[in-house]
Amino acid sequence: MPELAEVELARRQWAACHGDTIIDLNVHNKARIYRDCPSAALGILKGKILRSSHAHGKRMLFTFAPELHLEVHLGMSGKLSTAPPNYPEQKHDHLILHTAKAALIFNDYRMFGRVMLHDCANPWADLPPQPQDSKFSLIHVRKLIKRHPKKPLKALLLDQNACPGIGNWMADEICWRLGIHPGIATGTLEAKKLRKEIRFVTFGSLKHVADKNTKASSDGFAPGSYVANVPPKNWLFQHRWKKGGICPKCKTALARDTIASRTTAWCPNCQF
DNA sequence: CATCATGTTATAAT
DNA sequence: CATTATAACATGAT
Repeated sequence: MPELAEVELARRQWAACHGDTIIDLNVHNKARIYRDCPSAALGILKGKILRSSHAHGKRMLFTFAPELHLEVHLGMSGKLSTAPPNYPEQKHDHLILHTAKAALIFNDYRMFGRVMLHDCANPWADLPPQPQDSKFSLIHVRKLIKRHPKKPLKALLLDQNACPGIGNWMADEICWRLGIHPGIATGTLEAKKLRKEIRFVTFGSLKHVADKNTKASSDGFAPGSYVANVPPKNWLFQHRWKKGGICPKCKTALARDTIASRTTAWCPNCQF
């Protein structure tokens, strides 16, 4: 379920243990999440300190040394959480890092997620700019439009090389705010408007979903207790999956169809 | 039992 | 070569 704001939230779960030593780890070595990385290699993390972490699009990077990083992608159903040290392993927990004060858990029942180890200084040196970065400039968006003229708008928004971190619900939200049908060819778009709404939804999603969401701890266990919020009622998000969902702007019944091979919701009155 | 799920990628087709 | 389209991946909820 993760798009950029949910990924940022997931990163913070584990980030609560920055500065702590990994004293042990559980690795479910046959799980598909290790397809890009021999699971035995993760043993190198034992005794290392989790120094810092970063997110880029839907990826997370947990740094243990200048040239040792664990990259995590949540796929469709991956989740990061923390629990007390005596946490009993649950079904579909594929990786658990133990510190003295917490267990850091990666659970993923569909196993579209993945982990990788990097032994270089900057494994993310060549990633494209994220919508929230200053490098996501008008010139950059013009280039994207020029490079993908025939691609449907929805497919461009879902392309992680073009719009890292945007997923199905954010893409629908952006099309809706643009007042443009998600199947329209990218080549017909105005770069300035497109960039504006991509950034509005990106910053809004970070603000509404990932801000002010620390769960009060009642049992004395604090690490990583973040809960996801949802965007406000005047966002399409609140209506797009509901049966009989309506456009929050004009109250027209929403349309739904498969576009760019994903289920897509839009307002037939506001978007064309 | 059939359908669908907030994702990516290898491979095919233009 | 560059861009675009689609099937496949694995499990659970409805």
